[in-house]
Amino acid sequence: MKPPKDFKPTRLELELLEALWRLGSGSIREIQEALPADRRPEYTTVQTIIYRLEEKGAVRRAKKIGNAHIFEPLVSRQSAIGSLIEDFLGHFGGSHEPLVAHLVESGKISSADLKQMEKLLQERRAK
Amino acid sequence: MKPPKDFKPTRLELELLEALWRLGSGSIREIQEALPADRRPEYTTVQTIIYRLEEKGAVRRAKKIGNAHIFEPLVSRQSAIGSLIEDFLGHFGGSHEPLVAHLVESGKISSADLKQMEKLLQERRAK
DNA sequence: TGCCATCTACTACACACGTAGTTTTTTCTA
DNA sequence: TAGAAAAAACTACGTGTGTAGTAGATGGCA
Repeated sequence: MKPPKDFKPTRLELELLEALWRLGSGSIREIQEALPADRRPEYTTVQTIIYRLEEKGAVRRAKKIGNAHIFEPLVSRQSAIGSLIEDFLGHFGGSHEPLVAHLVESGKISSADLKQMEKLLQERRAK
Repeated sequence: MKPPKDFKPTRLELELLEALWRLGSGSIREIQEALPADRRPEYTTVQTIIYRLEEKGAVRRAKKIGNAHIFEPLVSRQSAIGSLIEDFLGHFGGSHEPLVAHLVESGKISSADLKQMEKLLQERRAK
């Protein structure tokens, strides 16, 4: 499977990828154990999802240690999360307006956040 | 079915609800025809989804005109979209940081937007 | 008043996802 | 070197979602 440019992980896929991004690379067992204890699926569940991620081109078998395959991500956190956000924005016709409106309305965004964003924006512009 | 406090529509459900919110209320046929022509499902597909929305307590039959049921929404756009956003934020442990970072990084948010948000924030604080 | 259009109610089905069990292979160790 | 431990590979299955077909009821009009 070829690496998709805009891979959009599902909930569980994202959790496993998060673990894998943290680890850099790892076996099924290592990935499973890197998950937060309160929602850690069975070994074979992790295995199934990793296999599916492989099918989808989001991870690959980097090497083999003992009899265990070591997997590594083929998509970056940046890009995966970006895809998720883009897709989510699609719900609103690609407009970010309802989203930011909600963030402000619900008090999720503070004045300090806005300052920070302004700064990011300046940096970006400077590039 | 009781009206759920945090109803989280799926993609298609959201599209139908958008139509229904625009209409205020309407029959299956009216809802179907209110959809953008380029992705307008068959009559019975719309019907199925509306029935499911009814099951979920998101719409109800308001009255009957001729032999057609007239449906009306039981959830507001505000609340439904709010739920979606909250759920989405859950992907990142409830933090909005990756989200706003992406919005800024990808150039989705301009300086003018920030000004606007600042204003919203002031208004909100004033209340 | 009978027929045709329309609508309702019900059924169907494929696919994705979350979840995990079973069987087979491999490797380590006593 | 044989058995145990671990992993791989494969299979399974319930649920939600998108998609739509079909059969039966209803109501307006000729």
